[in-house]
Amino acid sequence: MRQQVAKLAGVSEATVSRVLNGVGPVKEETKQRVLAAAAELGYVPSALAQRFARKKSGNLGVVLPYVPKVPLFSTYYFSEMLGGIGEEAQAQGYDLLMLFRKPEQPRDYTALFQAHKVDALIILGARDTALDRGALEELERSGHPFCVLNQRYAARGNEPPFMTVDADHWSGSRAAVRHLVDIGCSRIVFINGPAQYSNSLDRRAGYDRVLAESGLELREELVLAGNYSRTSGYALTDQLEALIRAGDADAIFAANDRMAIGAMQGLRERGLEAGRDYALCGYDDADAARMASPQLTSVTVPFHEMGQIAARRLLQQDGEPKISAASTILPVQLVIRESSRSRQ
Amino acid sequence: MRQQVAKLAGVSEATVSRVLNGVGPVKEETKQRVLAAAAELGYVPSALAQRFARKKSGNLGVVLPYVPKVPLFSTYYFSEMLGGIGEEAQAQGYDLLMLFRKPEQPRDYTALFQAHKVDALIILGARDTALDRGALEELERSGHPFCVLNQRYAARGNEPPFMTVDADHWSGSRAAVRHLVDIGCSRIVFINGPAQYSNSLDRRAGYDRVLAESGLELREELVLAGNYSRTSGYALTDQLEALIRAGDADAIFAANDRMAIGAMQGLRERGLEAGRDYALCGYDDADAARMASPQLTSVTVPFHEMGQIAARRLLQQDGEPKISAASTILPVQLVIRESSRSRQ
DNA sequence: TCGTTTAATGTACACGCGTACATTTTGTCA
DNA sequence: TGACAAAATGTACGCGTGTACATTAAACGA
Repeated sequence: MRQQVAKLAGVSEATVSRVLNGVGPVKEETKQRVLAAAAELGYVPSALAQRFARKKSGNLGVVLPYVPKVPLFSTYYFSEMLGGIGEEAQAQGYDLLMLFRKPEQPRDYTALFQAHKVDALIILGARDTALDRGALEELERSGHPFCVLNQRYAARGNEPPFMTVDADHWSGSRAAVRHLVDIGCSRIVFINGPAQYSNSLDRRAGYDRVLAESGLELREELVLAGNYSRTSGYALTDQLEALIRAGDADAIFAANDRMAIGAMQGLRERGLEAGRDYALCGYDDADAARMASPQLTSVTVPFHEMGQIAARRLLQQDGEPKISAASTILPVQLVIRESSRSRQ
Repeated sequence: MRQQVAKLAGVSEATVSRVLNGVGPVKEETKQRVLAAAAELGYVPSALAQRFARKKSGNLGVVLPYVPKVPLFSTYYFSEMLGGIGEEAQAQGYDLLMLFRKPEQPRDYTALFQAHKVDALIILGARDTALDRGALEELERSGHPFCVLNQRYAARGNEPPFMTVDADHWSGSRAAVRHLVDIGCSRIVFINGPAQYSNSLDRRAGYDRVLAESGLELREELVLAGNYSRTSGYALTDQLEALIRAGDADAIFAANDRMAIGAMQGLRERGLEAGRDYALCGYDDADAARMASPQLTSVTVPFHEMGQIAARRLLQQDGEPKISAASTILPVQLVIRESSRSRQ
């Protein structure tokens, strides 16, 4: 096929290759002749052969947790991150390879590189478990480029152990809780997610900090555990109602919107309304926050940019050949809506 | 590398290949020796070279519409479909290649095949526009295997023009509207999405049909136009309120949950509550339906299975070598929740 | 004009696998 | 035991690029 193009253009196959890849000096006239010949014959180079010859897969792998039909995770922020990753990958000429990972069946990430299936890897939904951490450490040891998104791991010495892109959930959490304090709340329930996510720890730290700054007592019975699903928020209805009715709680800060909505629904069934009987703040600012009634005060996380930046750090080859493991932390922003109107 | 394995096992490279691919007759003892050697050396065949030699990319492409940061589409059903596709692809040993398509910048699908980037293609979010239809027709002409998901095109002669997997939205719509009639509603507003989606036409047809069956007059002023976004439902608040307050409407059937929720929010601001002042029914049964208050009556669509079946039809090579363009239509199911409680 | 640098193109081959075909070994039956 | 088929393995090559190196054409300075 390439041979035919070469013949039609009256050049060698090497020149065809040079023209199509824009490498090496080529006379303008020759270039045009080749391009015309390629167009006429409808020649499309085989990506298979190109990648084989270049020894590059041209793929950016994206690992995501996947439990069939059980959307434990908000599909919202995954698709936002994916969008950002995809945008950047496309800009850099890479294709996006999706790799679904079943929870307790850890993939051997290193093999993906050894098989040349991917040139770089972005890992979503990682947790701080022996399994996940072990897989990442092995990957780090192998020296292949990868980036963990929206999750951080304890530093090893001075530096974070892996390349990381995360958002500043500590500040986000502080802003949320401070806002609740500012509108006059002083007994703030915190519904957190599982501790395997650094997200959860960050939010907890922010919560603790604001309480301390505000001279409020940290009461462990106000810290409840969910798993980031709506139902896990809903399941806390009994406790929440009791706290509110007893005057032991006047606000709820949930670690994500889904749990906030679950709690809101449960309390509504008991006659307690967010924004009236208690203030409510979620986190993530998923589309669900705007779908709720009353609309949910929440914290906007730049998931799209996070994906973009992760992809950029992995793929850009100019200037920065060295892969730094340093972590990038993006700012978040509190968005105040009806669920936490002032109490005055 | 393979050479080293061969030497260590005391066989030729061809035998190594045979063992690893399970082809041809191989003595059990030899097989074990080769596997042991491969394991010892940590040999992982290069997928690049394999694919090149086999002239198969091993990729299943998934095209999805993408507008940066503007979730016009519900991310919900895309991720459901993706999950189904990914599950099946993995089972068949294929990788998933994501291909984002900007709205008015149509990709040349045929080139994906010519470049051997994908072995088959699943297309999500296609519309019945000259652009989309043209691209698909060209693809069909090229003879490459592809499947359109959740969208159908007018039949050409007797058969549908492309391989299609869709859900029975006509029946779903009928079930929804009939339910509204059954609970005593007779003036049912229908909020539909853009006509470029066969989804919209199907729902409209079902709506019309039930009205006719029930002896209800079809009034064009009760058929409103949205674009499947929450805000487009919200934007209809004025009209909806007027209709309801005038007694010209006692129920709303929205073509998806997002618009239903938008309308619900708008009407709530005017003091009208779903399930009390009017019955409301959405469509898709996205997680948003359960997040809404009151929870939304909706129609469950088996997005996961749709993706699975599309992938299966494209990838399975046993038995069925012929690619039939016939369309598969999956059943849907009405789910009754609080937003359409009986009016008696 | 000629020598010398530089631009432009051609030639030849490697990349790592799968596999058709040739060859050798094993097994079977008389 | 020998003839023959079947099983097991080895040899050789093609797949379609990219690119190092060799070669030729053009440009340039004296």
